[in-house]
Amino acid sequence: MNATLISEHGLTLNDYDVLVQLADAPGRVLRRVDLADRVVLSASGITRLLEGLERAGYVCKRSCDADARVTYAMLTDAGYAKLLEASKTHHGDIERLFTEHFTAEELDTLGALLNRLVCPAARAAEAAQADPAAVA
Amino acid sequence: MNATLISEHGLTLNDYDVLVQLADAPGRVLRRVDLADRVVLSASGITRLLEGLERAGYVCKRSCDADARVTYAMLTDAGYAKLLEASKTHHGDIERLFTEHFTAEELDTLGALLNRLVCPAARAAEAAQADPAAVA
DNA sequence: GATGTATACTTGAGCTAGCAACAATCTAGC
DNA sequence: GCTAGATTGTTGCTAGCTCAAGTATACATC
Repeated sequence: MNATLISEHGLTLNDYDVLVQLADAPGRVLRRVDLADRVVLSASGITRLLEGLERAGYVCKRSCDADARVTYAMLTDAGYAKLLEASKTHHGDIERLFTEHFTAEELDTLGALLNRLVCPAARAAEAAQADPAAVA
Repeated sequence: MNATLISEHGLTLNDYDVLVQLADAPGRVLRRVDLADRVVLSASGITRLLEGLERAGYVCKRSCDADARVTYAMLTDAGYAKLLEASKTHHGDIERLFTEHFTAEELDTLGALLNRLVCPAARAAEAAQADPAAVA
């Protein structure tokens, strides 16, 4: 997938992920720390990744009035357009990979199980969904 | 896990994986290409990874009489000992991660589903196991 | 047996990431 | 207000990986 994104859109999977996170964020703006957290990258990793996206014009910096330490990363219109363009390819890739190997039901199971590794609270949520009455 | 292995044994996860592959191989010997294939690394990646393991004395080179192009990577006794030592830590890590989040039954499900992504033939094998009579 | 192609491996260059160290700023407690 | 410690972000250094190119060898075909 990384290779596809690079060859067809000049974006790494991490670049793409950053664009997605920004597009989903209110005002298309996130603090660099939070962004690093969401794409599972170190602080320096984000600095350098954003360097590239800023050079390409997909993201720009915004300072924070309330806290002079923080710099926001903001998705530009060009960045949003790029994301839309790249997402077509990428969603196709994902769809193909998964529908090729799993039924819809299996995908649900797989999603629920794997989600626990990412978010420990997921297990309780699953249980609640399966049997709402069991939640105290 | 990578961090744990590095700090406690001075091995990366890839180093560890290479030792495991060699330990499992007949005669504890594998061609470099096959090794690269199994640990999902490029040819040059294996060359450089093995460089380190050879320097540490965990692996050594063996030439091939039948084909002068190939070089075998062979696990040394020191390498095997190192693997045993590191595996205790690593198995503990894995056990903890998974038993913490999944029941035995869930682990079976998860294993079967994920295996399909690695090995497309796995689906048929699953079906055969579930209903041996269905296999023509 | 000469030539062309495929395979095995190494080397050089470049990229991405992390860690450690650093500067700037904020916050809490006195 | 001042100090100590926490937080945010950048920069230098290094490790690990890939790609592209190069060498050596094997195999197939004429």
